[in-house]
Amino acid sequence: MDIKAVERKWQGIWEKTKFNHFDPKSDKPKHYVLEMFSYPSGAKLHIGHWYNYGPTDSYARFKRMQGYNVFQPMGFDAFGLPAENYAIKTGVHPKDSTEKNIETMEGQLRAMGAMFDWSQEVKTCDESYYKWTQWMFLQLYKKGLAYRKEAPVNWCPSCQTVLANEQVVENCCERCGTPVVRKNLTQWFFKITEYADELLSGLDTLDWPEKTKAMQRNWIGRSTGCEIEFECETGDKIRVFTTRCDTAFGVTYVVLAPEHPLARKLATPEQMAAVEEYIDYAARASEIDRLSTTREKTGVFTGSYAVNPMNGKKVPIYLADYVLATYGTGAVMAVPAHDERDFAFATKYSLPILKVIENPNGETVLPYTEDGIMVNSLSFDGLMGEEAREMVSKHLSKLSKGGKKVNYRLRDWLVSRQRYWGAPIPVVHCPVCGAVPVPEKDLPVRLPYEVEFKPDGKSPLAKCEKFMHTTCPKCGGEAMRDPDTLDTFVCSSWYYLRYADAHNDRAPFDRDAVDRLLPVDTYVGGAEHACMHLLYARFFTKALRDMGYLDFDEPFKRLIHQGVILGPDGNRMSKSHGNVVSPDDYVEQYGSDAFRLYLMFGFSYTEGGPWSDDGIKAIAKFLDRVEKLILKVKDEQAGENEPYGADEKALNYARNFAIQRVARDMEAFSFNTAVARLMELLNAASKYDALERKNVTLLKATVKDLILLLAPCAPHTAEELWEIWGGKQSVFAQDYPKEDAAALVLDETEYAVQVNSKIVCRAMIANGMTNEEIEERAKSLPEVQARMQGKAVKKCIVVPGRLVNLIVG
RNA sequence: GCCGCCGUGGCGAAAUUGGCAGACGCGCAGGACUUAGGAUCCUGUGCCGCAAGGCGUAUCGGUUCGACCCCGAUCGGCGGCACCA
Repeated sequence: MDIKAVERKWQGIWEKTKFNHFDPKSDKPKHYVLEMFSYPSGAKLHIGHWYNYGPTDSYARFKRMQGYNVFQPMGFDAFGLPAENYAIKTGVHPKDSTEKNIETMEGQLRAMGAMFDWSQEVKTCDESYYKWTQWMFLQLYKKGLAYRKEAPVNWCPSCQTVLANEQVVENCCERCGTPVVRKNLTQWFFKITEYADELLSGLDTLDWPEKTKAMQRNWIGRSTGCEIEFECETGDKIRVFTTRCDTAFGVTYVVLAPEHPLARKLATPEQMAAVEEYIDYAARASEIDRLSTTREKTGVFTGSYAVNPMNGKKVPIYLADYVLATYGTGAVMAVPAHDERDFAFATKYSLPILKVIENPNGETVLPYTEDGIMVNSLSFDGLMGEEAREMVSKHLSKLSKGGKKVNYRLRDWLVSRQRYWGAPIPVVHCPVCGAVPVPEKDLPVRLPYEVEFKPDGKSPLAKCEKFMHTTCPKCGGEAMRDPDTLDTFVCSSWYYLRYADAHNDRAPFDRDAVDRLLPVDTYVGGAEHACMHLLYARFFTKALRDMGYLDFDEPFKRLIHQGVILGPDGNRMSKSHGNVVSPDDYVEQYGSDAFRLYLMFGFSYTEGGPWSDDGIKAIAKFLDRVEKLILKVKDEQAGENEPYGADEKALNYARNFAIQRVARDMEAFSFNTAVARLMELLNAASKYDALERKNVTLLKATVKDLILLLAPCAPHTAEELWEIWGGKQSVFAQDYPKEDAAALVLDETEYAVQVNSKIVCRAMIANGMTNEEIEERAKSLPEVQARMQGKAVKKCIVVPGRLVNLIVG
């Protein structure tokens, strides 16, 4: 078979017949298969793309043959830093390089032969798309879910932009690895924290990898505890958050984060200089050595005191950078006897350590951080654990000095970026009216082409006079545009909705179209998005639901992460490792079907592993053998009185077993075993074909099923073989074979026979025997008798269809 | 430090979730057809042993008639979080 010609032929036919288009009029049940869209980088498709898209396309084709109306769109996540950085280096405009890259990748994706519905293609950098990204921003703003505030933000000095929390990995920029610094800036945020609880509880309903759900739970970080209000001599109130309010009587000082609004206010004149110095030190320290986890604790006394509402005791107020400004209230009560960090700090600064919890099971070694019995706690003495905390928080509510409180680790999503290649934030800053959203009718706010994007810490758009100067939509006076662009994760938070109605120019999508297609039934992509894209997209869905644009709660019902194909040396493929393997040569030599099939067969799909091409030849050989068998069998004529004996039963069993297992394995994304079952079926059919006298009708039926089962995994080859076979229409218009349960019931089954749990032999046992009959049959076997030597059977365990175990003694 | 996952032949991997460990394939060995084979087709292939047999799912222990699977400890690898009060 001239595989390249066959690929071209069928890709042409699929194109011409609009075979890949979703049919909105079909009455078949829909199935939305979505692969995460790609970033149009300069390089060609790499093995990662192939590994994501190839096998998943086979899944989509499988669902289609099963009778689903499958929708499998494709598009490009086209805004983003690499194009801009490339422009800075080479002077090629991001729009030009991106459009060129998209064109190249479209060609390559088409050549893969996946059934992407290109009629609904989405490119996030197109005006027709980012217009609606901006519209999303405006809806969130209207709903109070987008707001601007000054806050300490993560700044990447290399990328010259702020980053969301999710984009900071070990205090470094996720993209370039540069340590991030903290800056106080006024930026736009999305109030994702408002959905923290639902984002958490919704996970329980999802068919997602447990690991990913665990990561999201972790990231959201729900923590239940108690807020306690400490009143200062100045009248200021310090609220602290604690999960251990049962230790409240052990508070010997209170600590504020250096960035806490009261930090300076509470400094007494004598301490002012030291406090200023410390605040300055903390700001610098956070830039220098945030990486050190064993960093020694530092702090400074403010000179002020606050009153513990539980016992009226006055305790000193400190500043220390082991308290984070961004979590809880930015202030904690310090209980050095029962907290490691407070213990270290108190020891260093010679602060008192007061034991208020007793170990119920032995000696209480400080710091003792487990649950225990309250002591030195007035009327609360003797209480323990959850009950103790309940009583203390109730008491605080009664005093109006605090009470139960839930906190989250999740922060609001910072969406402003000081970069050029993104969707402009649709806001105008008016000296009179303040921040004013651009009216929807004026969208899109167009990204200007002529812009100087050399990074200097300011948004490139800020330097574009033509863009910046505008009039206030409210008062008509002179005003300036927001110079920032939106985080590209905003674009990718709703693309799966746009696919449903990609050409709509009146709305981001039509409600009916979305209702018809969503939620996504099967979503496949890399695990690296667990806490970014996948969390943001869920947030968008819930927010849009609450604004009345949708009525489902979760965008992605089922999620699969493909594994990572590593370089042959076991490291992640990268230019710097010099271990990048390109799919192109393999595709050229063996064809796209063989390459895809090898990816499916050679790896456990969700595991991935180091690349090796051992075995790719075996796949080519397998496809060859299939072809040979078909060519040989197709013209064979059925004779009269065709035999139907043991050989035929065996073949029919193999055929139906394959049908059953391939379907099961495809559904489970267990592609390697599905392909193994196809190989077994081929082996069985070939073996049967070699017989002298055969049942041609049965053989032909088996070979036909083999083509159909193979079709999703090797689409071009299967179409061609189907045509050679004499099949009508596309092979994908055929029904997926359904197994005949009767053929899977054998007359007898091989049992493992055990005596005292040790296998002594195997025996064919007729189906339908009772356990007693099986026991008798086992006892009669010579191997068994040799081991029993007249001893009695104390117990007999029969596992139907598997084994019989005689316990003797 | 905390959370999660993983550890199976020479190699990639399977195992209906407590029931014959190693399916399928690579590799290797032997054979057939061949002037030739790096094509194709048979046969064999977990380890030790000539064999009978014994040993085998990181290690040690436990539960069970029976454990790759469940429980406890240890070692090794990977991923996430990391002063979150």
